[in-house]
Amino acid sequence: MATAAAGEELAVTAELSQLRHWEQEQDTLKKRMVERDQHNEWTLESLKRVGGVDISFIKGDNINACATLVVLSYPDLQVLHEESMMVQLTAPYIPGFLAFREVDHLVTLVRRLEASRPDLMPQLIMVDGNGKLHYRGFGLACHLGVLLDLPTVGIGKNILVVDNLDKESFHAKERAELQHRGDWIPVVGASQTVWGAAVRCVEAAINPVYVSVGHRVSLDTAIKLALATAKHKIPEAVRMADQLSRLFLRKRAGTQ
DNA sequence: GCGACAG
DNA sequence: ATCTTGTCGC
Repeated sequence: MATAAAGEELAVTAELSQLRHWEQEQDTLKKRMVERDQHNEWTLESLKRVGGVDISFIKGDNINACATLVVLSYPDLQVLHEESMMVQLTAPYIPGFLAFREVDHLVTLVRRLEASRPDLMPQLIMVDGNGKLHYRGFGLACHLGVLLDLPTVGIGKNILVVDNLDKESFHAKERAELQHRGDWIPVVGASQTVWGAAVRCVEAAINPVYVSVGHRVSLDTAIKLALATAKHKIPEAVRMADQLSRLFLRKRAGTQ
């Protein structure tokens, strides 16, 4: 009993020190994050390839998953390439620390593509998950962008409450102001910091998507990219990555 | 103690 | 994240 309690206490202490370590890692990498259009050889007029990444899971299995990178042509949004692989997720999902669960696998996918088909490398990657819209201003999209030193944009399906944002009044503001495709409102917290934007990408979807800066793009460019690549509620690169990773799991289930 | 909680 | 097809409407 006493030893079990002591073991429990040790485990809790270890978890807390892990989280502190991860926070330090985020703060360190954040210094390399660039929140504006910089060193990009493309503009919205000359952009050719947009990447999208996502990881899908097997029901009831929190470890085995499929990570997918898809490359779409721009502006016609055709699938140029798919890179999918089964991965094992070791770190648990902890809000605010999603990157430590997923980012290494996403980096691997991009490195693989870079090695096999450098001609198909995306000029920008859209991530299923937030960028700056994060408790410490450094979500998965920022993390991936900094590690790769590639432009990234974060796309969230749910608002993450940061900086004492009032969720209810924000949703009320969305309903009032996001009347049509292309409408957007900034996500501004109590400190007046702009963390991202709620963007209505298509007429058919009443609910917006939460766009935030990842790395080497401005919020303005990130919003324009989301709008320019959305055929549905979710911008196509992220939507395709999600769809193809799920398809990969279904095919695999049918085989094995 | 209560609420919040990307994927 | 995941459980899930068709259906109603523009």
